[in-house]
Amino acid sequence: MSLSDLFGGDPFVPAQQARTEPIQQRSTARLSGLLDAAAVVVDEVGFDRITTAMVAERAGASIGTVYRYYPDRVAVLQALRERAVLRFRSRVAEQLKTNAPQGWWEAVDVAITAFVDLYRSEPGFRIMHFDDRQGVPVVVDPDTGYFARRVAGMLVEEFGLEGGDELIFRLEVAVEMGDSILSRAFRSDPQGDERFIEECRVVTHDYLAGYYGPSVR
Amino acid sequence: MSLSDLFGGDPFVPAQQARTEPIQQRSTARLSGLLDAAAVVVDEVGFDRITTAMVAERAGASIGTVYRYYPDRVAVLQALRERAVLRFRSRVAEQLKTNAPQGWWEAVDVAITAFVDLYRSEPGFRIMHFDDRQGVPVVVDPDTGYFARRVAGMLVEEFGLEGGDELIFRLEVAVEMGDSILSRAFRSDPQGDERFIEECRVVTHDYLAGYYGPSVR
DNA sequence: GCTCACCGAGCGGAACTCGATCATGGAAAT
DNA sequence: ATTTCCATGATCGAGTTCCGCTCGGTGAGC
Repeated sequence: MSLSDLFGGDPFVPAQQARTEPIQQRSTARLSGLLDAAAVVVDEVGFDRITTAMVAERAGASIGTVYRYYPDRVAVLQALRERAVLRFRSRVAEQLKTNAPQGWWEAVDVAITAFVDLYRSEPGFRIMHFDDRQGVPVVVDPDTGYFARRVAGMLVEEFGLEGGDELIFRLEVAVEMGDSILSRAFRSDPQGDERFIEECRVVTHDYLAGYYGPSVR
Repeated sequence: MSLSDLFGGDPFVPAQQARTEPIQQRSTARLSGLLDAAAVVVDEVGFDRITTAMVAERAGASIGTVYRYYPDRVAVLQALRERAVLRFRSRVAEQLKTNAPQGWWEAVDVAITAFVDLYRSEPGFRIMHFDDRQGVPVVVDPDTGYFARRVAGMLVEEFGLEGGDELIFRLEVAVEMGDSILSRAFRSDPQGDERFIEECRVVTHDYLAGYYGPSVR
């Protein structure tokens, strides 16, 4: 579901994550080490070819350790994706804090830029497009709630956009579009095809501007 | 790569398809039977959980038979996707022939409708979104060529749109967007959320109209 | 009757388990 | 305050199970 987790309609689920929560210090290090390893391996061999043994070896751990924290192979990938999502979110939040955007578009643009940057720099970031194939029963996280709702709230508060379900819907669509175009940009170019990236900005802007702001183009 | 095969930048590859071409009649039936079975199983358990044994059993065949025709598990999925793509194409071609569209938009609209219809009626049609995870070396099919090119040619010929790389690029982006929004429509609704489907039409139309035609809305 | 089609036991490897072993850090003893 | 101690967290890796895939033998088509 990729970016949808961030702004989209599906709730963000912290997931069953690990089998056992880490207690001692070294184990939290292990956990992130495992994900680091998984990220690198994903870049090397892809989602399908990745094996738990590879992850374990790359992390300097044994197979058993992997399974101590994750119930199965897919769970590792889900956790990796979750971490990527989290990192993206905090990157955006951070950017929004430092360069306070002057309008809703600058805020959206910041998100696009953050996504592109992470895609380029973060190993295994393309895990963002790891689609949850099996219909994992989705449970709403009452704390986080729909991220789209939060973003909508932010836009309403900060920039005086009209809120409501309509705005949330538009955001969902915009995210879906932006995600797909960016995805296309990186499909055959590790650095991301600038043409598509630019088009992503244009399309996203025009789509949202068409309803909620002046068409600047 | 989903719809991109149809209009997108990546060439359509007939693939190595089957190991052995069917000679006798019963074997062609077997082949399609295997794909039918795979389609159903995909709907039931998803891409990841599907096993060759499931496909064989569902098709009333033995494991060996599966491997007689397909080199591995992924090849079965690829073949299934290929068949879906083919069916989509012929459905569109057929529709274009019967209700001759009056303008470029009607032609595009036909494609969207065909996609939605197949998504609803054809088991396993969501295989269209089976992303080729491992970087399978893509070989250009000289006969088929880029489908985007062909569509572009069609639009140029039939409706007098200006061609060139620009048009192909626009089409790629449009397909990417449309695909993602339709995908969203069916994510949690087997019948497809009408709101997203309608928005797909609007967005696709506006995007293409913004460059190549009057904005009718 | 020659080839095509099919079968399914069997092989290899990857996913995953589990009991043995080591490390940690807080509490008790000094 | 320091040391000892030990309950429990953490790790390991051989072993089990399951699944992808092979291959030699049997049956069906033309």
